[in-house]
Amino acid sequence: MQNIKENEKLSTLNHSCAHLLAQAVKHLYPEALFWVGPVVEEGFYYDIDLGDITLTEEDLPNIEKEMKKIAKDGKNIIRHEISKEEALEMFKNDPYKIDLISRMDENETVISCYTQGDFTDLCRGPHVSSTKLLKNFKLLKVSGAYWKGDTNNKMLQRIYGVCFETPEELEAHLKELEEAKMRDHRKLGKDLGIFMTSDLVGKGLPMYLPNGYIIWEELENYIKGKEKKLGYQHVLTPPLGSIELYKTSGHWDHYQESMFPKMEVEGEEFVLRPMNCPHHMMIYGNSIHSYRDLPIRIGEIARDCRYEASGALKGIERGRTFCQNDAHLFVTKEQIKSEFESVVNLILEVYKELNITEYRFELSLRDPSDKVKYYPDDEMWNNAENTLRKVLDDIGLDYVEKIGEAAFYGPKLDVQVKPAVGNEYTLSTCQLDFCLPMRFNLSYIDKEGNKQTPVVLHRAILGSIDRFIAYYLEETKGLLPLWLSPVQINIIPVNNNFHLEYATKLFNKLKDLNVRVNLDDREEKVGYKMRESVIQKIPYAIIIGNNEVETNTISYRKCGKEETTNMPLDEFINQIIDEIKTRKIN
RNA sequence: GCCGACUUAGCGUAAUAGGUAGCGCAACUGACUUGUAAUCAGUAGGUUGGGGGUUCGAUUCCCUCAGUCGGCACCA
Repeated sequence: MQNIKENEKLSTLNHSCAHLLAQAVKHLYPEALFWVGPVVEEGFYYDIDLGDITLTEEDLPNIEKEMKKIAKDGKNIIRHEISKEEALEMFKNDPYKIDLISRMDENETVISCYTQGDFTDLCRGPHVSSTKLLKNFKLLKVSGAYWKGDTNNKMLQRIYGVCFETPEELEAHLKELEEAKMRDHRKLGKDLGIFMTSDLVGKGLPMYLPNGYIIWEELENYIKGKEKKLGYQHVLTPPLGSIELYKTSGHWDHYQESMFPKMEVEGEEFVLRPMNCPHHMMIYGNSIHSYRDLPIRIGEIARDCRYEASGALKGIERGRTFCQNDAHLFVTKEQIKSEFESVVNLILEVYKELNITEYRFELSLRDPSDKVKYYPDDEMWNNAENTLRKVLDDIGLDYVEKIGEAAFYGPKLDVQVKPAVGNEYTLSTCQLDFCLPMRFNLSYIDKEGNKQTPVVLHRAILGSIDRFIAYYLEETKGLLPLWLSPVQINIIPVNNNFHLEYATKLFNKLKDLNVRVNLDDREEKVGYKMRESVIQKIPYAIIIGNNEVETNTISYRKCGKEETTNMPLDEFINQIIDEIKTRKIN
């Protein structure tokens, strides 16, 4: 998808289109007051205060019409510069502009405005030279948006749109948006029988259907296999714990608003766990450890429950329960670097094997001025942050630093990806933690026989299995690699009277080899069965007819491909067994 | 949670200026015996998301609850 913001030409065009939008809105709704109208990745928007008037999607065509009218008139867009005082005078009746102007940098003595016809807006620019260049645009959606992004503030109305230089580009873009909707994991999840939700069970509580659980199991085996090779030990812990546990960890103080409320049983208080760290801390603390034993790596596919705002729920990408591919690595200070590096390498390895190519690293640091959220120990924080930075620089990874995004207990490295529809999110994470081991009084005995506090690395490679399935479905458009496909092979006999016996033999052979195979023996035409095979995204459709029976061969067509391949039966079986075993990607 | 829209059969949808609902696919039955994205015919399937109100009459209008979707805010 075209990133409008990063394209200088399109960025200017879209920003000018935002002004055009504002002008049209002003014509239609003279009371309108304007906040800001920036360019974003997907185009532009403008935040508007319309008082008691509420816009809906039905109003957009009308606004578009007015925009076209103004553009057709083709007024030049003229820049002029004024002093701060003049600006304050000019916009004295507009509280939003006054707010913007008065918060401007001291050094900014000159303020620029852009005028097109009867409309002037405060703006840094740049803009295109004339409104007549704004032809190929579309208003996409309208929604509420808190003023300055603060929930305590008034909600303004935000209109989104996008603008291109040619009608072809606009059309192509709109088509792309449509296609993205088609590979939304919520649609694929329904169409392919992966998961369901039920009003009666409750929102944000997805249930995996047989097809979905196959993908789940395969992914779980895959990542656990990798972890075992790296010396991880897997455990199983309960999805709730006493409130004291979370008071000890600090989560109760720092994370309470994201937890389900506490419940009381026999005078004791419990909470559904939002994460697994405290349980794993207890497991580490269950025995005495020597420096020789470290690192100790405790892993679990662990179920968590978080109270997510209802508006944040999104299929299996974000629910109120999910299973983390979690692990806690207990290490000495000296081992931080190598162990962190090992985690980063595991992430890179997994992404490579699964052919995930669109992602970026974010190093989330604390905001030193936020004394409430972050554990107050400057030395510890500086230490931790510098350690991570150094490892990343040594490995040579590209990353951006984010101030104020760290967990309350330490800095973290996140891997960010973009879904088909919606905002970027974190897929994998690795977090450094000097804090929890202290709070739980964890220790190991060093060479000199002294007690030391270990350092903990929290890490999740597949993030949550749920979110990972969502992401991977969208990445692959539902056409998963063979090893992950719920049904791997679909056998289609041409005529049940003559070919069913041979087809059944093949079916049983593959079944015995633990291949997930389907035999479509319905009395239907081949074309009909082929269509269903493709719609269900089964990787291999096998046609068995006279030709195959006579020569002891099979003919297959891969899902999404046109050509048919004929080969000896045994050779085919070897080929697909190998493809599954090596987890070949498409 | 906030702003807005939406909710009709398993799925995708149509309709009514208020007079209790059509269609396609899937399902079922029968015929066809099939060579790579839909064979033909028939049958059945709906308290139009739940509750309440206005009305002689509500799927349509109003209120309310629930869910879904688009954003905002929040976030693995």
